[in-house]
Amino acid sequence: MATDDGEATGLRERKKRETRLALSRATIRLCVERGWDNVTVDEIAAAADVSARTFRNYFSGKAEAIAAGHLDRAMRIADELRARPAGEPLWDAIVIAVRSQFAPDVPDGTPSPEDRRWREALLLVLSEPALHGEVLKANAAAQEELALAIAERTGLDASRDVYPRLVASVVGAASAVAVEHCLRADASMPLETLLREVFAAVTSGLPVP
Amino acid sequence: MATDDGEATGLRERKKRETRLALSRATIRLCVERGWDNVTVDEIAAAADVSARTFRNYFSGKAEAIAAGHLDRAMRIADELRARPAGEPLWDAIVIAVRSQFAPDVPDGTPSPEDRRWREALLLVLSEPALHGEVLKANAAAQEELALAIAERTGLDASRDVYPRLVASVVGAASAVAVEHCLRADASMPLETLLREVFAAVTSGLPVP
DNA sequence: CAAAAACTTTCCATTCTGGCAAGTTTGCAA
DNA sequence: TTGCAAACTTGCCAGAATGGAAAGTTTTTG
Repeated sequence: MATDDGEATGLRERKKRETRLALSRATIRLCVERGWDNVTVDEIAAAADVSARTFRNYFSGKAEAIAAGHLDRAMRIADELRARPAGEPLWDAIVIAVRSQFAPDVPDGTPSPEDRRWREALLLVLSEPALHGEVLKANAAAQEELALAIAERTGLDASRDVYPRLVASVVGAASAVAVEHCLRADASMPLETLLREVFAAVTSGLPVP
Repeated sequence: MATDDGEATGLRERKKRETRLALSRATIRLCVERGWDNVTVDEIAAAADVSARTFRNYFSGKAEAIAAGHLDRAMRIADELRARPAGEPLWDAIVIAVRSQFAPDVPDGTPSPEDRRWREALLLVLSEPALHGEVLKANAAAQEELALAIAERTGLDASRDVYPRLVASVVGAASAVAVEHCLRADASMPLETLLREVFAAVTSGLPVP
């Protein structure tokens, strides 16, 4: 009776997601405003109206809270790949799955507030080495998931064959390079285009230009 | 008169390197023996006969101390690439550079004690998520260096062109997959062979098998 | 509705972090 | 050789992080 779709299960689940989101956002906002090491866990917890202990029930630290959004996003790439039609060539499906999460098509030129926060968080990461490791860990986790999806699709055994993990890692590496290049450089090129370019290079064996 | 080669500069430098090595080794040994969270910085410092404060002058924490050896090794890949003859094709040079550090040719079947420690440390990392991030950071740092070396060799601008960073990232990703696969699996294949296989796949555009 | 399960909070003992200043060692040149 | 300066180590310490335990709340379930 209650469940309509696979999302909002119950009140409890919804509240947890909200708390998690509130904590993550508060962390990002405060760290952007005051700088990474001028923010304590207690302050973040206070800003989100929970106890400091609750913060630690959700995240292991500031870094994890900041990278949480990125982790979710990266994790969804595997879901997206699983949702692609079975007949579609693997690499086409992969490129579409990555773009769906990292360079979503916007109707008009409006980058959703969600996306703006993502950019904000990534810029914070680039400026703070202490955060780098956390994002790398998020990418690694997402790649693990992606490797499983690739294994399913190709009918390979993820624990025996290297191919799934190899492709997942390379996809993760290439995506990260494109995103970072886009954030660093003077945004001379839309992420959309850069992703296409990077994957074209990878699928053609990275020939020396 | 004193300096014979480019290594041992002075007494001071040598002592620092020794202290650093001693700390790193002590950390690995203790963590292997007692388990990651049954080891404190004070114990490590005591084991290396220095103060706890000195430990922190060298490393930001246990994780960094454990990953230090891996970082050095990965950093040397860029040096090795720079040392390859200029006429050699880029990918040949890269593969050789990687192998020189990750799968060194051993005269007889004797893996140097240095290599045994490397394996030991990596196994520790696989078993402890808290360490994963640190190794990923080490890889990222090494890739940055590798990207510069690739830029030099190809005559590209590392800050403008994506190619150097892209190749460095993919090389890092592929190497990591090979090494991990070798450590996880029942070592069904020597790292040597696995690296060759992985790079062959990458340079041919990762075709679906 | 009441028990059970899940989550939050308070309390607290350890450990981590990093700045500071005093004590040592090493490098260098007069 | 002597003495100074730079570099390194150490003890001290306060603020923050970490994570276990148990009591207090809220949601779920029978």
